Amino acid sequence: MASSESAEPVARRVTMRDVAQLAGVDVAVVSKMLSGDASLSVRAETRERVQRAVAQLDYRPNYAARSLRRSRADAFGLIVPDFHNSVYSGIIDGAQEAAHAMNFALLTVSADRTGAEGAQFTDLFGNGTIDGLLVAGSAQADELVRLFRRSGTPVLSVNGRIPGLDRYVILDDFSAAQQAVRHLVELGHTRIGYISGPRDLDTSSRRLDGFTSAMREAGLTVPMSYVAHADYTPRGGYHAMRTLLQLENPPKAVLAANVSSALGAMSAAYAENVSVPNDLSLISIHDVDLAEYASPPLTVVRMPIQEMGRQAVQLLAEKTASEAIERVVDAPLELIERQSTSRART
Amino acid sequence: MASSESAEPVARRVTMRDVAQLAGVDVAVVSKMLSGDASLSVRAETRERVQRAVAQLDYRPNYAARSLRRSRADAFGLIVPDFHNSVYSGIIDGAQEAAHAMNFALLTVSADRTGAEGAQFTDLFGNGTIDGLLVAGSAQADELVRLFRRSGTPVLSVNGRIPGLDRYVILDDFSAAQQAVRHLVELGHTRIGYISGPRDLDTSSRRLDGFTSAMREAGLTVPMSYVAHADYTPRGGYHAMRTLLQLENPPKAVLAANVSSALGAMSAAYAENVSVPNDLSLISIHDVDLAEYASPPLTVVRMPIQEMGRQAVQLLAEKTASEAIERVVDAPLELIERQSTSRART
DNA sequence: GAATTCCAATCAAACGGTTGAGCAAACTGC
DNA sequence: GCAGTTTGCTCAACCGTTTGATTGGAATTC
Repeated sequence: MASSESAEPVARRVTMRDVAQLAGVDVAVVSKMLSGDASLSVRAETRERVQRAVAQLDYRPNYAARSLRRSRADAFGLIVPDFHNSVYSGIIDGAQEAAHAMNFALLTVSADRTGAEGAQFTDLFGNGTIDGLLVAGSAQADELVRLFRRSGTPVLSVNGRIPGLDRYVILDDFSAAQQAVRHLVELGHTRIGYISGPRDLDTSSRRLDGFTSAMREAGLTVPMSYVAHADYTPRGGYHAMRTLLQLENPPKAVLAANVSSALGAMSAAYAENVSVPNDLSLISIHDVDLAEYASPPLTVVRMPIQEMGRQAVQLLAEKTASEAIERVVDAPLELIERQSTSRART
Repeated sequence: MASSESAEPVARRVTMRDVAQLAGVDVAVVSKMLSGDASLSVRAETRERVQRAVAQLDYRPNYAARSLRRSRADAFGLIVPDFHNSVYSGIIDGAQEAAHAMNFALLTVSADRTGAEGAQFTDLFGNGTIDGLLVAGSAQADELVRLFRRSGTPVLSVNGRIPGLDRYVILDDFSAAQQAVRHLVELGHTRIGYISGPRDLDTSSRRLDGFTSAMREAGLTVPMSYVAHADYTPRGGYHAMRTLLQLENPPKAVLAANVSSALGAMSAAYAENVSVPNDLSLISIHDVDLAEYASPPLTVVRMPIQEMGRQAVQLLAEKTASEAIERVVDAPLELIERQSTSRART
């Protein structure tokens, strides 16, 4: 009873040593084989024995050990402000796809739910857990960037620029707003209002610029009162639209800066008995499943959001930590005409 | 020039050894101090020196090393079918909150976007990356459960039961459907239709049971044709509703199994010029921001989805891998009456 | 036939923490 | 003043891979 080496009750995790033993080789052979090390040469017969052992034991490399030794995690982090907003869902989708394609894990965290002082993120992320960080939407962006700068983790901003960070991937928000306005103009509209996003958001100001620029281009004036500031939420869109509708001379067409606020706007029109599109044309930037099933279905300028997520991950993987990344995703925008816009009545 | 130990250009990651050295103690002291090991006793003065060193060097423990040594990852995995569905966003929110509260990371992955043979998940998850796995929605559930069983990783199903797995956290879907029907009955409705979820989904069948049970309870018959099978999507809801509306004697009130299908249904009613709620009362299970801003705003039985996510993580952390978990979240359901339902016209 | 190259592996030192065992000095009780 | 305990640390093995250095023998070169 002195030493009871035999009766081990609990099944230990199977390690590389087990595989090596079963195959009758050194662990180094197994390691190099599995990681495709070109400097290794093995006889076909040996290679086969190792493969059989791996299969038989259902061996999987220990992630922590590998990560420790190679001092890289094969994982990226992604911080989004909100899982419920479909823009971020799209970014996550694209990012995940690209990450998994290169065998990276993607650790997605939403910022506003966590209590969310930046320190919490460095605990989650700053200890070698990830090889790079994507920040979408600029929730506490400045603090995050500062913290991760110190830790040496490369940071990349997605869908918005962060002051002091020359690494970002954005969409052509300017053109999107421009195209939306042009569509309304082609329909004969002249009294065009705008429901904007939050004042301090980068996408928001670029869309506003696109709006005003396209209006000017069309020779139309933009009364101050025709630009209502909202916050990308249905609630915000709702109130913004009410404000617009209460004007003495309300707009006959409205561009909403995103789908959520457009849906809120539509709800406000409904509440005020303003018929879309008969009394009011409504167009929006972005796209969501739901835009198609709004009542009426919403005309929209679709943005390549997933593509942005994909490219963000790829750039993070390709570029060094110090290299500047200033990318405007050039996938084409697409006007999807549905039933919320109609020709202006003359 | 033989050995140039001095000019080290690149800033090495700061390790515990650096901290120990600066504080003039052994690494063991630092380790035990930082992990709050009770068996350690240190003089206040020493403790302070260590703390200063940690702060000065901005030291953060290496996650991989710790994970390797303790052979646990302090992380859970969560597989959802889809980031765009707000049910899953809710689960993610709740799970993330609970996970972070116990200093666990949450690795969320969507299944349908990944190419998604189960093997990919075991590569992502099966190598000690996570201490437990939450599966929400039963996408490839069977295969996943089988794979992770082998690896010894505890699995817990969220919002649905998986055949052969006695570990799940679900909501009281039966009661939710029941309450929705009761509301319609109280409004005087008798011709009540149902837009169901996918046939093979667990939540879906429990809601259907709740529906039929409540109908029976109210003494109402349910013609086969009044139950339209959809798939929880707006598109599905749209087509289901069209089918119902084309009946000779269409229902005057409809319960949709979730908000997405309800919005699709509403869109179909709009397309068919059927007024909600005048010609048709529409009620739905679940809640989303958007339900409030539908046109008209949607009456809904709200489910404690985030709470389910929270409890799932807590249970995964508390219970052993072999212990059965069969939890119906008992947070109260809530009927939120908005404008899509109205009294039946007699 | 000695020297060199190549092949097919093996050896062993990391990576950065964790943790039980060990140990000197200070403190207690009598 | 001495045995016994407590305090405040140090030591060193270990977790499972990776990877450059090394080796014994066979094949090739001269």
